[in-house]
Parts: sequence; C-alpha cells; structure tokens
Amino acid sequence: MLNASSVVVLDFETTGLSPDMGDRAIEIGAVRIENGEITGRFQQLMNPGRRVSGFIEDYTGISNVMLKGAPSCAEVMYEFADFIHGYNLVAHNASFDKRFLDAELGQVSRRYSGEFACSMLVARRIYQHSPDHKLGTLVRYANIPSEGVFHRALYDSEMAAKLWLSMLDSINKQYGLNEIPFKLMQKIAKTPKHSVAKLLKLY
DNA sequence: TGCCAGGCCCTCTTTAGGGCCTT
Repeated sequence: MLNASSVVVLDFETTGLSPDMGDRAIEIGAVRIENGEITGRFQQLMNPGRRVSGFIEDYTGISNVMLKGAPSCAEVMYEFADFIHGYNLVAHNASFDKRFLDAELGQVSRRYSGEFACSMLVARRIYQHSPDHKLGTLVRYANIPSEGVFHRALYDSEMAAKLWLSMLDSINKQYGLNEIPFKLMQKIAKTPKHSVAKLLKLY
C-alpha cells in the first residue's frame, strides 16, 4: 500500500490531550480508502474505565451514560488493529492521534505496520490561503459538502478523508501528478512552505 | 477537584517565545 490514495484515515475522541498524563480514548472512527474510493468504515465508542469531564461531554457530545454501556478500550482497540493492518495512516494533526493509537494498542500488545501522514501539515502547504487549518475550516475552504456534527470520531475521520482526497486532486491538477506516493505526501508535510512548489514541479 | 502535552512553525530567532492544532 504505497499509494497516497489507499490509506486509513482515523480520528480519536479522548478524555483529554495527553496519554502520558493518563488520558484515554473514548471513541475511534476511521475510513478506509482504496484507490480514492471509500471502501470501509469503523466506529466504536469505548469505556475508558472512569468518568469523563463535563468539558469533554460538551465538546464531543459523548456522555458518561453513553460510555457506561460501551465495550472496553482493550476490546475495541484489539479489533481496530485488524482494521488498520497493512495500511498507511492519515489523521488531522497526526501527532495527537498517533500518541493515543500507540498508547491504546500498547495496552493490548498489538502493533501496526503502516506509517502516519498528517493532513494538517499537508494542508498548511497545499491550502496556504485557508483562513486557518482547523479541520472544519479546511472542509469549507475546499468546498467539501458537510452536513454532520464535527467532534465525533467517524464524522471527523470522514471529513479528513475527503480533505485528503481533495488535496491529492489539487496536487494532481496543479502539477500533473495522478499517482502520488504516500512517501511524497510525508515529504510535503516536512518541506518548508516556500519550497513546496519547487518540490512538486521537480517531482 | 483541578490540573495537565507536544510537535510544528514563524519571527522582533538559533543562548527564545508564543500561536496553532488535536481532546
């Protein structure tokens, strides 16, 4: 799976910002894309074993009542490891989701083989004129239809997936690259803004 | 109960500080 148009785009809702400080996942959502088409979806609430704060209930719409009946993080993440097996991974601000993926899979002794790319870092370079680079703003900027509620895992992963495909399309149209390797997207994310055009013209 | 992070990126930079993004 070396092509950027075949990836799993994922998004976590969590109890807070840092697994190192004891925060846990409460929902995982993911969309599998193969050759630019959505071919699979994964969504599951998970019980972190303690109450979540009022802030998180308000922010995500996920309540303690909803989590009470949900399966454990271990149960869900074990299954999720199968869903992502063999795919490269994309997330909006990937460093955040990678930390939680590593922490939660570590708890169930599962690993993954794919590499991460960050849609936010790519968007800062490909959509430089967007007012900001929050997921919701970029979705509007790219004219992607959206009717759901942000801050739920499946919806955010689906919007990030469409943003990812939109950026691949923009690169294709602007630079004539229709087969974009995943490695090139990772390289774009690390290239200084002012050098991205040069990188893609020479590719 | 209340608190917390970390990587990127810009600039009035590099012996640093602060905003952006994610929950």
